[in-house]
Amino acid sequence: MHHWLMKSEPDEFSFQELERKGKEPWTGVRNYQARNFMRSAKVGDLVLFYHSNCDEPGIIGVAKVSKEAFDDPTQFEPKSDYYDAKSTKDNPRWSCIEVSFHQGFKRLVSLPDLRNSAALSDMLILRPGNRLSVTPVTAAEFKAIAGLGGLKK
DNA sequence: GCCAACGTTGGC
DNA sequence: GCCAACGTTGGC
Repeated sequence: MHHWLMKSEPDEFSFQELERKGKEPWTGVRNYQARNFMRSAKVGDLVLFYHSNCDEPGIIGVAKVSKEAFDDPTQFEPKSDYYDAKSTKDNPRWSCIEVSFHQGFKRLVSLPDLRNSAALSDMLILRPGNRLSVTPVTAAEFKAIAGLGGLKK
């Protein structure tokens, strides 16, 4: 089992919205590295949900992979922001996964919290200039972050 | 709104 | 295949 971290701008799609809807297809990823990470995700993998580009950036809870990679339908929709004219149904470029709500944290694990934790010093998300919206997280990192956030039960 | 750090594109 | 120009991300 792998662990992941996925970023979302709460103005676009928040963790609260995921809780309300229950599940969501993670479409619109247009970065090859992030795509490849999604392609290696398995059903049941846990996902740290990170709110970016907002007042308080940080990890707000945990989602779960509920469908493995499939063709991202938005790449074929000319009206979509994520339309890719170079992608064909015979040879699609972009994949997405479906994620489901799992559990919220008792408290936000903020970006400063992450930076202050010695156990998290190697996290990809903390590296300068890292803009990947999907990154792998080690089991130890996941455990440390869940400890800081405190899972609701 | 600024800007650093990237990824992508396209001319050559 | 190089690399300059451009676009995007995301913290501050």
